Amino acid sequence: MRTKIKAILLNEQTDYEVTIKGWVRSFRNNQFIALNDGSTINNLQVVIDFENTGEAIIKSITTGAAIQVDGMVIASQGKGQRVEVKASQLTILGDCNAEEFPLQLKNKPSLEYLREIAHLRFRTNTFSAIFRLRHSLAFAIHKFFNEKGFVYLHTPIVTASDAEGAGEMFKVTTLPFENTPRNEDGSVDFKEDFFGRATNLTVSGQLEAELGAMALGEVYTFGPTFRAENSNTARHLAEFWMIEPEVAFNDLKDNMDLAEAFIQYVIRYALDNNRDDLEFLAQRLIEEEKSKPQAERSEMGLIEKLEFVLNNQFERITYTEAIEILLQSKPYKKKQFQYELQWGTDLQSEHERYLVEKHFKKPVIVTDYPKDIKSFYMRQNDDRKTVAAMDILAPGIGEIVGGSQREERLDMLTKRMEEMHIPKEEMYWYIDSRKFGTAPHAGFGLGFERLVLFVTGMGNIRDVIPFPRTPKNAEF
RNA sequence: UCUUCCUUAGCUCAGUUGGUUAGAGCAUCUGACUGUUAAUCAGAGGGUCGCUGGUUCAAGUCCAGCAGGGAGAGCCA
Repeated sequence: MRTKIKAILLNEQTDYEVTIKGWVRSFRNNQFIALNDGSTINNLQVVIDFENTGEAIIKSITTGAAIQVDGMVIASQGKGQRVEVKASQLTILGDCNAEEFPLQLKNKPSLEYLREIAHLRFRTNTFSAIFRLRHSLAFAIHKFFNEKGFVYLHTPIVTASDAEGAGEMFKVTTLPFENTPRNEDGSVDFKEDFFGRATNLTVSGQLEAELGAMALGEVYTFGPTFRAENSNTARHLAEFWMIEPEVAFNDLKDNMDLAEAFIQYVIRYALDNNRDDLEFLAQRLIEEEKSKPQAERSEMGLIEKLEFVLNNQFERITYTEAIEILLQSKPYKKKQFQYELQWGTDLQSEHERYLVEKHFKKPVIVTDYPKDIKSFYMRQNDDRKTVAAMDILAPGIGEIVGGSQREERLDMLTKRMEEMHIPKEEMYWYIDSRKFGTAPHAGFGLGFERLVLFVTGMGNIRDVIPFPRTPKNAEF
């Protein structure tokens, strides 16, 4: 039976037999193997009997090789580790040709290079830590909602709706590219297509989640989302995972309370369950920032930052208040903002960053945006100018959550749909939810990878998803 | 998509005002080593200087185009 390295390192006892399997991280002095099996960021030292191990086996103990070791866990005779395994038998499970293996850990490979060998980057400390954390966060999300009585709702990945306005969509079709069936006016005849109509990959499960919430009360989605935007930034993916809770009878304040409690809960879970990984990533961040000028370095370490978020309430301000703060700010007065600032236009990245990173120095929830820059489904406020929207802005990342109280009043919703040229006929099912027993409700969308970015302290969203899909890149 | 920077050995990078056989560290290979911790020590091999074209007696170095990547922006989560 195989014992995991994590269990051996946690076990206070010594002098017991184990079988361990893992990958060689380094082999020193013909005698000491640093072995990692992915159960923890820490390696276990294996000591081999040099005299009684065959030359062929010793030659095969190369960085990256998969091995099995049967032996005895003993108190380490050297410094640097508490226990080690004295091998009685060593089996090579899989060779790793050192001349061809592209991952040489001692070379401090760059994140950009590792992205090119994403199929092997799991074998680095940085990426194994990231993906263990990603798992913990995903698990904590389900745990949080389950404890609160939410129903996990699977909304469709293939959708016929193209009216959501959440961005460019990927077409889903089985129609041939040659001799595509056409209508008389030359347009594509989708009646011939697999679903008998034009279909796309989902850009959001929100509208369907709202339907679920109108019966189940509290639902959430957690699934893949696809946006065919030509976005080339460290914060965008063409395929990403999104969490979208939707709660009947919640207003905007309830919505903010939920989002804040949710983010704090999953961060707490990561701190409690992935301490070693977070400490490693915190150290990595310090090393990375050494090459930056003093002014650009973070004021807090990674763990310090996460604990700060747990121990402080998010700042809550309205859009109007945000504009006022920005108009009074030094960069505005010194004309350092590139974009103009006036009530009615969306806040630019530079404005959001000033609010979050300079003015408040913590996550900020901005609410009540002008209705003209927000979606048709957001509930109009009594001032007739703003909607009950909320964006949560996180330091270093920007918008991590976007949500709102939904427009539950049938007349208000349909009026808004007409104004914004949303085809009402196609959306009859959405409108029905307001016709039959409508109720106030609210929800939000949280970009999972942006959350993972925030918790790991990584800088590029391509490094927190195993195989990133971005414009011109779908390798692996 | 826009702005800007980058591309030299397997990796990370030097390479002066354009000037002879393009360097370093690590990795790799060979050898040594039974308490190492990014092990260490000795030796060796390894380059179409991203691609295409241009300027010049001479281009890694200057110019143009293309490709790939980074950073910032837009769109957003």
